[in-house]
Amino acid sequence: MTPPPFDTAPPPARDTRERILRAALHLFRKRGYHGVGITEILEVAQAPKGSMYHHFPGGKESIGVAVIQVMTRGLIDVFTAMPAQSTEAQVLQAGAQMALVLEKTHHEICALFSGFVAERTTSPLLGAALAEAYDRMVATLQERLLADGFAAAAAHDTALSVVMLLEGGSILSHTHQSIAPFRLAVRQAASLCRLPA
Amino acid sequence: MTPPPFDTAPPPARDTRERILRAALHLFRKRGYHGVGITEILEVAQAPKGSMYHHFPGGKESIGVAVIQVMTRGLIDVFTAMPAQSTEAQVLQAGAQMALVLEKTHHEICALFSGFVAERTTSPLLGAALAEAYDRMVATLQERLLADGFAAAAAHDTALSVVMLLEGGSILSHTHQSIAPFRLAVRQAASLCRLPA
DNA sequence: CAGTCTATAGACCGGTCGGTCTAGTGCTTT
DNA sequence: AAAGCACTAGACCGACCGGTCTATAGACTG
Repeated sequence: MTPPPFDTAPPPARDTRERILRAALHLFRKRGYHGVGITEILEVAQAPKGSMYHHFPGGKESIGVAVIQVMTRGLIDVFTAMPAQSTEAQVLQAGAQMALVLEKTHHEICALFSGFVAERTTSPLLGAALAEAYDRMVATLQERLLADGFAAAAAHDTALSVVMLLEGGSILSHTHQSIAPFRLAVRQAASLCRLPA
Repeated sequence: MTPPPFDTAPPPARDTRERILRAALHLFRKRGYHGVGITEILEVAQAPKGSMYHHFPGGKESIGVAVIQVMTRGLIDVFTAMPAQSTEAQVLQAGAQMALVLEKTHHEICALFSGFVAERTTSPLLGAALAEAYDRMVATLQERLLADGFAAAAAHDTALSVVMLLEGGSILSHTHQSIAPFRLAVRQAASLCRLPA
């Protein structure tokens, strides 16, 4: 009845958690949180349900939170990794990098978090994760602008505007299947970071 | 077996289609397309399934399309109804109007279409409706800017930027439960509409 | 008054949702 | 060798999903 013990793959895969996370990240960006079922995630990740609920006891919701955090970290990393004199140039470069990803995936994914927006009402955890994600991005930008000589309030407003523009640009690019809107958003966002002098 | 013919309410309600549409509009804005089931819509609308599939033979998808169109018309109406000399002032006024609605609903709803974004990948009809909605809004703004003396390309880019900013601002306000981000987006958007002179 | 049309009403359907549960596997520790 | 542990595996569950179907009520029309 039981299969012989020497057939299937051994368990060299300790990266199951990683696979699930990556699959969820991809799918959530494509079709949003509600648009993807855990069964589908598990299919892509090649993992059974048991493994998933072992690594993510909180279920789908906790996967969503983890995905948001991973995305946030990735976005901030892209920004801070850019060597640039001015914040303006840094935004341009990071934006170009993000645009590249959008293009490579045929604009099937959203650059930011729009796929999770609706969940704020549904799940407090996801809502909090979202708010923190935006806050972190704004804070990173704001810090950079302050170093440029922006006044505190102006730095915050500008940073927030940049994030809003990019989020909006990501959405428009998604619906229009063209990077043009996103590229424009990047340009506008960058020009906001120019010191009025 | 059959109930007496003189019990329940007569059929003064010919506005069933309207009720369903309004209920769907409200719920979709709150929790997104996927986050709302037709059962819930019908509960709020006080209508049975049969009525729904009579008025919307295309099912949930066609309700979604109708909602997007109603929202678009509403947004454009708010904008064009504003008496203003400059486009800048018009954007400020219309934005203030939108902000009022957000406040009244405790930021539970999104001002624009983020609740439908994920559907572009899922449903061609919804995707097309979304693209058209954005295009219509951009076109309206662009026309106004051209009248102000903007160059053609600049008018289009500016109009698109305004829409992206507002969409992004709507999202940030939703997740942060505060109109502050949206108000900032409105201010930034308005200042984009100022002629460089 | 029979026939037709619009609209209401809701039982019912297969499929999928997220989630739970038990069983088993292989490594590590004692 | 026995026990414990981390992890895999997937059958199973009730709830709900969007959608179809038949029945019927009321207004209009011949």
